[in-house]
Amino acid sequence: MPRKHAASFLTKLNFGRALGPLEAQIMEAIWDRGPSTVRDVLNVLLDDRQIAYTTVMTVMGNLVEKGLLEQTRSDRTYVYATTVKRSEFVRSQIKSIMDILLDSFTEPALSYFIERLSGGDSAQLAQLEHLITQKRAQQDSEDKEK
Amino acid sequence: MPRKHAASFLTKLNFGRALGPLEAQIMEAIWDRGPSTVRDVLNVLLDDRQIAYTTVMTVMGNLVEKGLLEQTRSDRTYVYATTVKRSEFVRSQIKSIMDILLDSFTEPALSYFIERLSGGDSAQLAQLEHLITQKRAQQDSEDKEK
DNA sequence: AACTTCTACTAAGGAACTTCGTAATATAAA
DNA sequence: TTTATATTACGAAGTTCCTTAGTAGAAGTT
Repeated sequence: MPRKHAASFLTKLNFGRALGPLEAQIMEAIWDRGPSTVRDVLNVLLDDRQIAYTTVMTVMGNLVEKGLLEQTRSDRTYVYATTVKRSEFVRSQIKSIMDILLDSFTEPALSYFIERLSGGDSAQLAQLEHLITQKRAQQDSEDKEK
Repeated sequence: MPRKHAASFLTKLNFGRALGPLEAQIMEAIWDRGPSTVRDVLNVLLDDRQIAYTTVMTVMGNLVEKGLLEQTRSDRTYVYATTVKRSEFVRSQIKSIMDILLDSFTEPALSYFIERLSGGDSAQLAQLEHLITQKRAQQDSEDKEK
């Protein structure tokens, strides 16, 4: 009897869109510069291409909605600061993706992971080994604490 | 000087949408049943909810466009068959996601991976470590051959 | 008061997916 | 052959998410 896929696991592969390209570019700009005004960000973007002040403002507003930026009034203009560090944001994105992969597609995910690593990149292999050693040491010390 | 993120790596986390929920459900149905007509699939979907024949047909047509299904005329109606096995499809999706993660976010990706594995099952961790050792030995012997 | 800068509001457009109606076509039944 | 039924083709509309930007108003500058 064929398995029933009531809620289709495959849809899990649709991770809620992380950031649109413009949103990402703006976040990067603010992670680089630190707290910035719309004008600051606009100037960064204008290095690359034509874009309107209001476009940048709208997107920055959306990013506030999404909780990725926060506004504070300084003098008479708003300054936008990121609410999470870039590394934290990246990590949380990776976590949500990896969790889906490893929870819903354990076997193929692990299997491809190994295959990738064996593929040739010995630097990654070394990095992974290092991380495992680290992890194991950490676990051991946790065990002793009990 | 802050690093320049010309094309923003973060946008890489937007994997081209795999399949919409309805598309996924339909693919699952055909993977389960084998080659099916629109009516066959419709009947499967109707177990869960109300949906029009033409809706299913449109989506199946789109899936043909995308190369995931192929039509063949049988008797006087079209039969739709999947062009890839479910496992192959899943694998290719996982591959594209993992590749992006491991190429653009190597450190946090590996690091979270380990963290996940060590979370519960330390046997998996040991197994992975073993695989790495093995792989390294294999690579070394390949190097010597040069 | 005129000018500049910034913000709020609004809106429109594209892309991807879902939804389905209508009309045409073909087949089977009467 | 006419009628009923099933299938397909075509097209269009609605949703959501993202991008784009204009216009108007508020607030300080000159």
